[in-house]
Amino acid sequence: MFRLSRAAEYAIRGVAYLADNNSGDAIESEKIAKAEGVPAAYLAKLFQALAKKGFVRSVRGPEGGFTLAMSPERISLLDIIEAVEGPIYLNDCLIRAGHCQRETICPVHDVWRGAQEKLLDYLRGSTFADLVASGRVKLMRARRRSCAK
Amino acid sequence: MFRLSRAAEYAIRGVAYLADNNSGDAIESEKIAKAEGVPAAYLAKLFQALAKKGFVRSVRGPEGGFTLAMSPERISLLDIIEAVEGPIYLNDCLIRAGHCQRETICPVHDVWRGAQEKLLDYLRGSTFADLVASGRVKLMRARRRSCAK
DNA sequence: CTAAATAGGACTCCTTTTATCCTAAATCAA
DNA sequence: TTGATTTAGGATAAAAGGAGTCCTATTTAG
Repeated sequence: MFRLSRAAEYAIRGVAYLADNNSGDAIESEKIAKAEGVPAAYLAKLFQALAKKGFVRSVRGPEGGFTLAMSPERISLLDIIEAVEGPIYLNDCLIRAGHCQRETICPVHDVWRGAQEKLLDYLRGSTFADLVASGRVKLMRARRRSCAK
Repeated sequence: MFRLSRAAEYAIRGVAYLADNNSGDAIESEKIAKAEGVPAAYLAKLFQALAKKGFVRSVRGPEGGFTLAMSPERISLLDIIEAVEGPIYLNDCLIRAGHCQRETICPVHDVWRGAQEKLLDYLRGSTFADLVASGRVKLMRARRRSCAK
């Protein structure tokens, strides 16, 4: 239906939390899940995938949890989406060059490629550093509004 | 999974066929289905939706079938996708303003909106007139290549 | 009247998504 | 070493959505 999966949504929220609380100490997945309001067991599983891909680092045992494995400006939304969902293809015929035998004659093909590039470029250009920054601005605005009342 | 449904893909192929064979005579859905290599009964069903939305006109009875209800440059890919799939929302929280209670504080929200606008603008800007034109260019090129062999 | 076409609904099958749960492995501290 | 805590990994189950078929009703040309 052309929609982002919950898995990706949860993973992004989780990484955003880590980026916003990037002290160096590991944070338990359960704590993150509670803070972001997502199912804990599910988030833990998603973080496994992120750890495998090298975006977060996992620490087992007491005082364990997860930390970012690189600085927030080096992680894009696209990175996390694809880590959790696999590569994005708007249409099957874009899976790889030559996969679609209609490629040379099908005019729709080019449109999909164009649309996909637009979307992917945008998501690739959005980093978690941006996200944290704009989140803080939003939070300040929300606070100001509630005080003014 | 962030992918276009087959329903939309089929519908687009069908409308593209009509746009490319826009003589004014109605064309049976079965003929279109065969030409485009899609399941006939399914395409017929999809065309019902397109007819309801006013993009194609249906003619019942012998010599019946479908024609475009407006000129190809007035129909965009987005029109057809949304006629078949319903409105596109990359993320649930974009379904309508105010639907997401995190809107004022959630920084990801703005990113989704940006990504969605990029994608929708692109699809809105791609018309079936463009599609037919580029399809004819592609066909000519393909013919030239096969003759040169 | 009959044949040909769409309209509409019901229904099935399959895949994917969204989880949950259990056991194993790692690690810290007493 | 033991026990508590936390992630790793796999199995599994429930729910939803996607893809498609089929049957009957309706329209219409000849």
